[in-house]
Order: sequence, then structure tokens, then C-alpha cells
Amino acid sequence: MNKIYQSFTGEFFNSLDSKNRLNIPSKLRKALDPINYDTFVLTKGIDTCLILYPLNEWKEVEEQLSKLSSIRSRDRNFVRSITRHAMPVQYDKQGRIAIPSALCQYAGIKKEVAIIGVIKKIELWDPRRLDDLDEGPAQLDEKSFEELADEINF
Amino acid sequence: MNKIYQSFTGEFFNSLDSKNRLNIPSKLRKALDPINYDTFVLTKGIDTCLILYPLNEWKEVEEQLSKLSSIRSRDRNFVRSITRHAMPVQYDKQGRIAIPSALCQYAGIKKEVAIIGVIKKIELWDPRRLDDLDEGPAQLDEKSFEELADEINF
DNA sequence: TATTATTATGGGTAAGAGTGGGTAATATTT
DNA sequence: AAATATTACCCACTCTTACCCATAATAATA
Repeated sequence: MNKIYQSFTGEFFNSLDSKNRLNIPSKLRKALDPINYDTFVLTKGIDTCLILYPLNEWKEVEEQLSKLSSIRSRDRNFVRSITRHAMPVQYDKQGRIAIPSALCQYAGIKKEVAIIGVIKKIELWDPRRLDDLDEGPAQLDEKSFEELADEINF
Repeated sequence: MNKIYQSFTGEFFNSLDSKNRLNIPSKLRKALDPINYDTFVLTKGIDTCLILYPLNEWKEVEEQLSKLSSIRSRDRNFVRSITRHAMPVQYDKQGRIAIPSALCQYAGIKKEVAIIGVIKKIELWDPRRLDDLDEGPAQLDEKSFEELADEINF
């Protein structure tokens, strides 16, 4: 198997249609390595957004999850809380995926969707919540921003 | 034998019919490797739920169990408590399995069933108990969730 | 600018999923 | 062995979903 280079960046605004389908921007589709067979794994994010993992990245997550203890109830709860909301989605010939309404609700998504590339994965946001993030209290203050930027040699 | 990739995810809500039959969601059936001949092993979980192991995964479990001591009574009891409730179930042409009422009772399952993919196995829950988990005292507090998520690079 | 390709969105239709129930085969009891 | 219960298999109905074709909007090319 060839080594892959796969990286998602950019921000896009597409909209859900009446069947809860969302078009994945073609730039992001093109960035998806063919080994993934047009397939992502859709799941809840820690933030109130949804996340699309390329299949190969999701397998990494699974690998880590299966290393956790099956004895400790805390670990079992954690694994369950992730996997129950994860589902593989393959986009159709028009490049769309169907998003279950339960997940839309979680992320507060109604019609407009902000689609953001975050290197190894893609995030789906309600545009409003995204704006609130920029202004909210949890916002990155300038100091910690600089610290992080320094840390990663940005 | 080829290496298999078999992974269960997602959450589904199906219902028991008057004959105690439960439809296994087709997405999970499709995820089941053919070497298992449409067969799971149904058993009690550590949590108050039921578990479906793919046949090949159940063999792993058996292997582990047989390593336990046959001297220590604690070990014997543990092994017995698992195996006595384990039974192979093969789904019919409509994709349903029959669940013994004793097991339903253990899991508090009446009609509605939450079916959850947990990577290597499938869990069957009474939807209410599942909700209680999310809100109960044993719930994952935000801190340990983030710790674990960080640990596995989620 | 005109033409062509590519991308985003809308909607119809046929296949498949989930459910209910009937009947024959098998097992259990009297 | 006869009667009864249990199980497994089959057919039928409804509803959702995935697939296909069409149009609108945008970008790229001649």
C-alpha cells in the first residue's frame, strides 16, 4: 500500500436539502485518499459539532478504543458513548452524504452548514455556533493563542 | 484465511415482536464477516444489557476464559456466570434473532430495544436504562471524558 | 463573449429494510 | 401415539433509503 497524503483545509457553506443530504465540497472530496472508497465516518464531536473522519483515520481511533479496558466501567462508558454515534457514510454520485436528524439536532444544524477542514478530519457546524465561538468566553485569548502558536512552531 | 475487518458502530431502535424476535439492523449484519455464517453468540453483559458477539470474537472470549484457574472458586464462578447464559443465535432470512425472555428480563427489555455497535460486539439495551446511563452518577464527567479522548487522540 | 465543463441542489422511483402474521416442521407433554 | 406447544421458515405490507436523472449555478476555456 502506498503511503498516503491527505489533508483537509478551508471553510465552505453548503445547505441540507429536504432529505437531509449535505454536499461535501469537491475540494475536500478530492483530498480524500482513494483507499477510503468515498467513505467517511460521521460522528459527534466533543464540541457541539459533527465530525467526518476519513475511514483510515477512523480505524486509528478504533484501534485506540479497543485498547481500553473492558473491565473498568468508566472505559466501557466512554467507548460506547463514542461508537454509538459513529456511522460510515459513503457519498453518492453527486458527492452528498445523508445526515441522521438526531445528529443534526445535536449540532444545532437546520439548513445552512459550515464545513471546515481540520487537517485530518472535517467538522460540520451550525454557522451561528461557529460565530459564537469566536466571540464567546471560551474564545482563545491572545496570550494562549501565542503560546500554542509558539508550541507548534507556527 | 484472510484477515477480516469487522467493525460495529451506530445506534438503532428496533422493537421486539410478539414472538420475541428482534431485527438486527442491516448495517450491522453487513458488517458481520461471512466466516461467521450469520451467527452471533448472545449473552449477558457486565452492564445490565445483552451482548452479541460475532462467532469469531466469542472464540477469543472462550480462549481467555479457559485460561482462568479451575482451582480458585472465584474463577470457576466467574466462568460459569458467563457461559451459562451464552447461546449461539443465527438470524433468519428477514435478519431477526429470537431472544429468550429470561434474557430480556435481565436487561429490562420489553418492546423497544436500543441496538448499539461497540466495535467488536453489539449491545442490546432497554432505551430507558441507556438514558439513565447518560445522566446517572456513574456518568462520565467532562474532565475524564476529555482525558480519555486526549489519550486516544480522538 | 460564447461555449463547455464542473459543482451544487432538487426530486422521482425502484430496491431494500423493518414489521406482522400464517403455516409447516420439530419438540414436548400427556 | 395423540395432543399440545414451540420453533423455524415463508409470504405480505408499509415505509425508508439509495440510486438515478434533471436542472441551476458557478467556474473554466476557447
